[in-house]
Amino acid sequence: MQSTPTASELPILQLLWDQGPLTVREVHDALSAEKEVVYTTILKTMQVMLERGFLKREQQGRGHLYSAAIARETTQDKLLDTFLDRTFGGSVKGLVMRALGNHRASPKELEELKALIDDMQTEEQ
Amino acid sequence: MQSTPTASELPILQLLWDQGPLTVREVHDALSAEKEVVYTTILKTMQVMLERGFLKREQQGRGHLYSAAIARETTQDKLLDTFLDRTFGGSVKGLVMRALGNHRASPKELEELKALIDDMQTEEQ
DNA sequence: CTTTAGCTACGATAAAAATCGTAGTTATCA
DNA sequence: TGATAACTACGATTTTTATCGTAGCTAAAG
Repeated sequence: MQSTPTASELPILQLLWDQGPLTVREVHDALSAEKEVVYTTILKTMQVMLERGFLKREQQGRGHLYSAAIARETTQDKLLDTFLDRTFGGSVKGLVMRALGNHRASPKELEELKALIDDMQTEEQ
Repeated sequence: MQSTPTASELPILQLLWDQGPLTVREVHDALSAEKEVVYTTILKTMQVMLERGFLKREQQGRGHLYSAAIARETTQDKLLDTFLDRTFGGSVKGLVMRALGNHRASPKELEELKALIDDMQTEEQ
C-alpha cells in the first residue's frame, strides 16, 4: 500500500464518499462553491489520484464517472494516526479532550460517546 | 497571525515544548534517533521557524538556545481544526469515536474522559 | 457538413517544503 | 600560533503539491 491523500485531494474524496460516483464536472461545480478553482485543476488532481490508486473510474458516454477506490475508514485511520503522532505526541486522551473541549458537541453526541466509553470499559477486564 | 507549522517542523516543536530551551545540536541529536537527518537540515529548519515566529532564541556563549515561541495549545487547536474539517468533515463525534476505537486508551484515561463529558453535560443547560 | 460545447490528455509552471553542502567565524588546545 | 572542533549563515537543489493553459477528440446542433 501507499501513502495518504493530500490536503487538496481530500475534499474530492469526501465528496465521492458522500455522493457516490460523480463526473469531474460535478466535482468541480461542488468544490467551486467553496473556493474558486479552474476545471482542469480538479481534472488533473483526479487523474493523479487515479494513478495513485485513490480513485477509480468507469466510462460513461463520452466522459468518466469517478468514485473512491479507497475506504473512508481506512483513510481516516491512517491520517488520524499520523496526525495523532505529529500533533499530540500520540496521546489519544490529549487529542480527544481537546477536541471535545473546543468544539461544542451536542448532548446527543455526548451521550453516545459516554456509551462508547462504557462499552470499552466493560469489554476490558 | 500566521499559518501553522509543517510536518517536519512539528517534531522540533514537540521537543522544545517538552524539554525547554535546547541548542540545535541537542535537537538534532534527539531527532536523529528517530530518523537520520543531517545537522544543517535541522539548523536550517529552525532558522526558518525563527523567521516565521514559531521559535525564539537567545545567545548562549557562541551558540544559541532555542525555545518555542508559540503555545502548544494554540498550535494544537489550529491543527486540530483543519484536520477535523479535512478528514472528518468537521464531525467531532466521528473523530473522537474513531480515535477511541482504534487506539486503546488506558482505564484511567477512560475515566478522565467520562469525567470531562460529565462536566460538559452539567455545564450546559 | 461545419461549428460548437464538453471532455480528456498532457505538459508546463508555480509554489511550498525539505534537505544538503560549502564557507566563514570563533574559541580551544596541543 | 596553527590546527581543530563547534557553530552559524546562506545559497542551491530536490521533491512534492498545486494550479493552469493548450491542444485534440467527439457528439450534438444547426
